[in-house]
Amino acid sequence: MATRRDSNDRENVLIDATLTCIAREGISAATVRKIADYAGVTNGLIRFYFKSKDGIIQAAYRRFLERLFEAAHGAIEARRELTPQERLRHYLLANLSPPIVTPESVLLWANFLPLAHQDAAMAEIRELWYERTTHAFRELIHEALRAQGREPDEVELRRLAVAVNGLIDGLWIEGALSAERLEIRELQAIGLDAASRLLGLTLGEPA
Amino acid sequence: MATRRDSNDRENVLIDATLTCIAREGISAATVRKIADYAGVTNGLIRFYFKSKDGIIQAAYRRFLERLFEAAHGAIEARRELTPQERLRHYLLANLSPPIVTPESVLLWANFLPLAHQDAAMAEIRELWYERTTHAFRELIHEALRAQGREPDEVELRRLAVAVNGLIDGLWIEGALSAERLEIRELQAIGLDAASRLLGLTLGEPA
DNA sequence: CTTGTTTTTATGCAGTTGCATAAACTATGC
DNA sequence: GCATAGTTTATGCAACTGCATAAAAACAAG
Repeated sequence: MATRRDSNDRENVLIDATLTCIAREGISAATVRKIADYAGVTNGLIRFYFKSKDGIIQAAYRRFLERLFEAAHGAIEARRELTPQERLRHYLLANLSPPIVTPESVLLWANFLPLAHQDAAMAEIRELWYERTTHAFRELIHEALRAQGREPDEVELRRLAVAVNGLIDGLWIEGALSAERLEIRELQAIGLDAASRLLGLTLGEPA
Repeated sequence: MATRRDSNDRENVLIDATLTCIAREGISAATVRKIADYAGVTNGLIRFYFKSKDGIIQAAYRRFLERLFEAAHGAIEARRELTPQERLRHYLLANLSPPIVTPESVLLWANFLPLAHQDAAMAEIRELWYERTTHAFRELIHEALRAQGREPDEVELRRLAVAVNGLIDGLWIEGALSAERLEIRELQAIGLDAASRLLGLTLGEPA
């Protein structure tokens, strides 16, 4: 029998087990019994900490998006000494590095996406983090351009943000799914160079 | 009782039912009984046309990738009158139009992706079409640059292909999942403009 | 140690799953 | 028309699903 633990800890273990299970075996295989196995616990325990299976899936989705977001923002937050251009550069690099660029993260994203399209609660979670991410991209690009004396109008800024966001997302997937064919360093070089051309900036090369 | 039909026709109906079912309700809900419902037949029939459930899922994956590929290539094949640059332009536009840019296609892609990562047979199917797609991108870019008197070395060409491929994939997902926020026409304008900047070409605007 | 509360397991249930089999039906050649 | 081969359905089964409940175990306070 699993030794008794702090509630919060148990909850985290169960959420992590859910994410591991989904990443490894897919959402179809993520049953309450299998999630409990991954956590080293019996299946009834999940219902003690979560209202239903949907509950733990939603919690796992929240945790997953939160981690993606923090992995990107950890690279620039509390670093006020960076120039706007450097901030953008660091942000792009973080989005083209592990733990964001890993098969696990792309697989989790792909597994959750259909749920977020059918289930209202999942859609709401998705919406929240989508807003935050696109807003962050927009602001970083805006500041970087402004620092160069360029003040893009709203339409132009929106277009640039969509293009750079799309580019990074596409490279993220490409890099994560074909790690053998594409080194992280080269992925970053391609991403920085492409973003530089799209924005008319010089973002340099990976360190 | 469903009236008797030509074998090939029945098979197509079952495959289409599978794709519709997965796109609408997700891979987890795609049981043999539900697929049979979508096709308007009883569940036993699936086992008559396919060895197992995996069999019909694989056939559906093949059909799906085949359609994506043909939707893109239909725009340029048997059109030898186009210049290399126009061919690239048409190819990019097709990749940023329905039926490629639709929620259904992105959802199908997301639902199949985890399977292609676990199951060897599914991985093989994915590999085949991945090769074809990336090769096509490479060739189109290569020809377009050559027509401008530029002969990129292998590394440069590879990098450009990865960047443009990533860009288009990212815009594909972005456009399909937020159709309310992003008109197809604007998506195409963003894509053509971004590809132009990445390649140093002038690909124009959507018609 | 005993009492009481919180956490964990054990067990069971109704519904669903993929798959197998035999029966019923439909078309076609003679 | 009628026998034969090719399709489709009907039915059943063992395994698994999410969820409910009660019993058991772990812990904290006295």
